[in-house]
Amino acid sequence: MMKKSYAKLEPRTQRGMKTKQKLLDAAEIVFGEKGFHQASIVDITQQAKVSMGTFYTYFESKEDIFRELVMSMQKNMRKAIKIGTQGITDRIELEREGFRIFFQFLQKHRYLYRLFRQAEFVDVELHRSYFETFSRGYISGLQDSMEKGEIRAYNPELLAYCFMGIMDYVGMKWVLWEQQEVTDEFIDELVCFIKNGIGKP
Amino acid sequence: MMKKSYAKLEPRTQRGMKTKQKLLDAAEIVFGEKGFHQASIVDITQQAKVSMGTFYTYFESKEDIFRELVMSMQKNMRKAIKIGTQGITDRIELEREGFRIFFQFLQKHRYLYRLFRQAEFVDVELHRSYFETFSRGYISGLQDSMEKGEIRAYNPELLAYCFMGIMDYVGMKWVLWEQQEVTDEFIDELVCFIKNGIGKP
Amino acid sequence: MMKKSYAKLEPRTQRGMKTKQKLLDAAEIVFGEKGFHQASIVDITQQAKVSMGTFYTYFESKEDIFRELVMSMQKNMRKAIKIGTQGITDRIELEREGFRIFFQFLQKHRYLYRLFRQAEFVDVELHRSYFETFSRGYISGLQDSMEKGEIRAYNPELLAYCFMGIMDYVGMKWVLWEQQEVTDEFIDELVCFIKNGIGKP
Amino acid sequence: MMKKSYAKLEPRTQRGMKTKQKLLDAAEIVFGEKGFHQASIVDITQQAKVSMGTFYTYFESKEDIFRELVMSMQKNMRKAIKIGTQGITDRIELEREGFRIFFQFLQKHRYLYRLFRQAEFVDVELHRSYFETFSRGYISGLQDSMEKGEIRAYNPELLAYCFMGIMDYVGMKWVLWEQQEVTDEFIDELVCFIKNGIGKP
DNA sequence: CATGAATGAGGCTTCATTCAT
DNA sequence: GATGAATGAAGCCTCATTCAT
Repeated sequence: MMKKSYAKLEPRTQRGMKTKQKLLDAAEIVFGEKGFHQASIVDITQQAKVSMGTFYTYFESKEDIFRELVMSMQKNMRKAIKIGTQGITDRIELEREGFRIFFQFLQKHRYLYRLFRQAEFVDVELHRSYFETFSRGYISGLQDSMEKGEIRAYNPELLAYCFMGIMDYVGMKWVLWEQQEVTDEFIDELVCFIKNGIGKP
Repeated sequence: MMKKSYAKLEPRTQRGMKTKQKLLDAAEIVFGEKGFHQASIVDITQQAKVSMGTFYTYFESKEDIFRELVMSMQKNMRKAIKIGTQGITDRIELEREGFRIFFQFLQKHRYLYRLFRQAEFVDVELHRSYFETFSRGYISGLQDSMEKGEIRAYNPELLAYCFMGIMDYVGMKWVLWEQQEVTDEFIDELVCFIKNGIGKP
Repeated sequence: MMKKSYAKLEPRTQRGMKTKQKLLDAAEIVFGEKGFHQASIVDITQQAKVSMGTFYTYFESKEDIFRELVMSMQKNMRKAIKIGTQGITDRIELEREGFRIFFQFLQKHRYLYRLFRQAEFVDVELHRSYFETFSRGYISGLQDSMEKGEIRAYNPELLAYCFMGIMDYVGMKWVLWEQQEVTDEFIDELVCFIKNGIGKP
Repeated sequence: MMKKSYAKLEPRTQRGMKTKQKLLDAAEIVFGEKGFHQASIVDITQQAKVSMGTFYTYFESKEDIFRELVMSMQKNMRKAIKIGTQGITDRIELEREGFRIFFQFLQKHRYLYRLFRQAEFVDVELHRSYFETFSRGYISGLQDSMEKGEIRAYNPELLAYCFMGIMDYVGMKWVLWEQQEVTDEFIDELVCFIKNGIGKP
């Protein structure tokens, strides 16, 4: 399926490192704008202002750079959330802050969204593993809170996927489409729903 | 530039109608399994057991059949939900039944999910219009219920997108990935969360 | 190269005759407007308002109808010139009238020009035979006139091809492109050149 | 819709330049022999002994290379005539030399003829512009000669098109079909006709 | 390390022709 | 005679990848 003669190279020089980063940055823009399948390697190398051959010095294939890109963004995002929510003990506040950081991250990396969504059609494993990794932390956090009696008891996995679905759709609608700044009031209302549901008290 | 002489045809005979349907059925499977970009016209015509040329008797392009397919599935799904929830007045029960029908539909049309998600990368307009159409009905329904005081008052648009996100992610996880039958108990728990939230009473 | 299962049919009924003529008329328009290679059988059958299958009742192939069309137009043109110049004995007057009739014919059959020119790229034989037939008569006529001492003596073949080239280019420029009516004065000037040349007396 | 990423390239290296020229040379032969519509890209690349993909490194389409080819031949031909007739002041001699060079050029580029004729069915604009450019120079030259009283006064445009028609048809008949060497005697006779016409003195 | 010309498999699309009704 | 659905060979074009410089 996938031939290769040059092994993927980890850059050994400063210059090489820079070139590789230029390619990754270019890929983020190109894949984000055109989509993985519509984008071509030339699009990326032109955007990065390097020649076609250079691409294959650092990446094995189109799939390869996509994978590396998506994985690094996932890592960054998880890290941002982790750091931003450090020290918050109250579950509700933690969710509130998590949402805020997620939407902020989305605003900064406008293409992240399309990148993640496409992963499903480029590399199923990549897509699944993202959800598994992300949900794992989420689930165990929720479970803790439930055991401590902080929040109502539900199937924590179900809850995690509900929250992720909400983040996804709200992010899509308001950050990606409407390009509105997601205000604190907006997030407050969202958290209010999560906390209280739609049922009358 | 010059008008096409082999225009896309609406079939004029019974036989033609059948052939077109065979192609649509084949496309559902092929697009669902391989994804739009990985699938080729030949994949579809082989699955439908017709020759390649026949495809172009009824469709203008790969995009064309995809669009027709997605639009017809959207219509069917909305219709199924509409019919299934007719006569239900209680909002919570309506949501419960809506979820049930949605998951059922998903189980029957295993590929619907992937089809819808891909629309974003095939035809942005198609994707947007789906969300707009679907959410419009949802929003106005929620607004009614709020005005009647049946449920808590939130931004109905926000609520609609939350619900849609939940349906999407829960469907993805349990119907698509786990391939579990979504039991009534499962839906009850889901609805319980929507009704009461995670906050302690 | 050319398969066939149905032999070309000479229509046996009035209805058949009409259908065949409709196809020929349609072909004149379609080939004339789009050109042989750009035109499709469907273009012709649609223009003729008959079904695709009907075409093959009367013609063996696309080349076949083109050939029949071109040959019949050639015949008509030659006939028109022959009849129109009957009885003219003076060579110069004969040329004058020949030009007039040719341009008139061109005006009536706007597509004839493109049809003839394309013949070269559809069926070399057809093209050659047209020139041979047309020039044969021309040459022998010129030869007669020379022998009678009516006109200067030249290689009659050379003269014939010069005249044909003139007709072709003048027709192209003024009838086809400019769509001007070719006046008698215009033809007179043309004949004057042919008679006297560009040299000062 | 989406800008092409593999844009047609002007070759940046010597090697590239050579390859492009090989393709142009091959196209001259292939288009000349088979005709534009009967020729395929593969025919051209095989003749040029390069791979199919290479074609698209330098040309956008079959039309594109045809256009470039025809335009460059036109330029060369006009240049050859211009250079060859430089310094000739006598109009009749100028025509004589013009004819000679034209037929010589035709003999060298046997396919030029078919190439030019086909232009009409490939790119109408190209065809027209050729005639306009070519005739423009011709017309103004004739006009000058008339004003100087060197030759009889006619509509110079008419005369130019007559001469072009003669060149075309004589070239077709004797260079292309008969493949005879066009002798000086032959041209002398031609020029004699142009000078003196067919009328008796 | 960087370059960009060359490759060719793979996919889309057209349309002349056939044939069952 | 007429119909139009079905066929599939043939051609255009793209672009991921290789490799000589």
